[in-house]
Amino acid sequence: MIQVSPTFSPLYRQIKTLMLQSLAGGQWRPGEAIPSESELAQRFSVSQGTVRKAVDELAAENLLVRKQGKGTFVASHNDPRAFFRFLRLTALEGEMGQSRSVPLECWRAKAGPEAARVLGLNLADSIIVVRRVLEFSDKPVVLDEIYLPGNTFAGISLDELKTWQGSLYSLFESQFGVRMVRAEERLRAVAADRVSAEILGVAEGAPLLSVERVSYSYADKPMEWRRGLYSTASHAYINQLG
Amino acid sequence: MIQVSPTFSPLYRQIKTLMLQSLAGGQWRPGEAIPSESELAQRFSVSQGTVRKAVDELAAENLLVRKQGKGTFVASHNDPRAFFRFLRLTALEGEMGQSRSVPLECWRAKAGPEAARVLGLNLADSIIVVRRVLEFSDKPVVLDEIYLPGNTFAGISLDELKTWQGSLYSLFESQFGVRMVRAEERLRAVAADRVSAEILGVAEGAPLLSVERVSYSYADKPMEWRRGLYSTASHAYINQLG
DNA sequence: GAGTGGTCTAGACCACTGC
DNA sequence: CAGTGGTCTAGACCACTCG
Repeated sequence: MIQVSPTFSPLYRQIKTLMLQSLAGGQWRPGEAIPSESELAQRFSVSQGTVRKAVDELAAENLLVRKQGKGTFVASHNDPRAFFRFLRLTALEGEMGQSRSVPLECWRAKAGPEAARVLGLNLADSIIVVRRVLEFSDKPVVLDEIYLPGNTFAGISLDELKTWQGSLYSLFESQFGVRMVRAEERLRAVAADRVSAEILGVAEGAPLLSVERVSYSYADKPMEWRRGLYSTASHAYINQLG
Repeated sequence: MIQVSPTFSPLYRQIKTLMLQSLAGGQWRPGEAIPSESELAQRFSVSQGTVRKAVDELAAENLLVRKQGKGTFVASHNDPRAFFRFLRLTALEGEMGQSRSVPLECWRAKAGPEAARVLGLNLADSIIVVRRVLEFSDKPVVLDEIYLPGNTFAGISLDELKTWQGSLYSLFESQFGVRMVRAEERLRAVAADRVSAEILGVAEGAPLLSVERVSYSYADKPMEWRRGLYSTASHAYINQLG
């Protein structure tokens, strides 16, 4: 009859929350192993099965990676298997070929109203803007414009971007301690403006795929706003619907 | 030293395979409850925990739906919660408004080389082609052209499509016993041709989002090939990256 | 109250890794 | 070999639904 404990939370979720705090707080760093299941069970005074269920969920969310016989590790964008975690691109015919990121510009600015809203900043706060091209087989395919909170990513420079070998997200993780956990994208079809058309090697007014992305760090904190223009003449954005 | 049993498969996966056969074979029908965990445990001579793990995976793949206190049910496109399972559309501003599917045409044809390849048919086999418009708030947003294997969907007609209240997938499930389980999409930006532009109410040559989708039934059998043209003037395709 | 799924425990054993 | 995650069991109890 009477509804009790509407805030009931099972033990394994409380354990999961504690583990999330260790991740967000930086006690467990990307690429490193976390304590073994039996040790965590002791530490939290629960059975191993309960810890296991918490780890199961964190692994399903790609925050942890289990490796039988070795241990459980904090997921990292440096892991080659996670290199293109957020890039859903395929070649219409043949292979993708070698990929290369070509940074074009990098400057500081005051947050505009849209960037401020999306990133949860004040209009007075500074942001970093990066423009870069993604090439496949030496042909430009994606033109990205990336907005980052200036405080967290202070000191980033065009030189550093040009020097870095690896994905932007692995740079964010290694150099600034920011690990992107998930992202939301909005896709639209737009007409190429003159500048973008030239950079991507298409005609002005040609249809381009516009991909707006907001990336979130551990505590669902938005840490990156990005707009990509994809030339889909010889590539396509792929998606799995489950 | 020596690698043994490369084909090792845990018990719960074998149980899962058996359950999948009951789903694909039609013994368990969409919307109905499957036997309780304890009964399945008895039937398969395993512990309840092992059945549970099999059900967990099937539920994670959206093939089953658990309802505490009531039972476990076969997922169905008739379930209102699954109505827009494969439609990733949102309004740029405000609400989506009322949706309506307007069938335009429906005819039989011989499978072209592309449809035959995608659907695993011979060139001699017949297919059904459906064209329809999706409207939101009485404005056309998506123009779909849908290709179905003629044998399975024999007898489908424009009248039936016009009469049906509900999603196409719920019609496929209810009238033809075909439940789509997952789908793969390829997105590109294209220029509107004259006919599509008129139907969608945009200028000829305007950028449209092209969404090609292959939908699969239980045994990973491709059962639908669909190409949608999305007008993204006031709507966007949304995607979650985990 | 009976039946369902959901949680938690304790213990045994298997599969894999690396020293 | 010891240590890790992975599987499986048996049993107890909790939360929820329905008649």
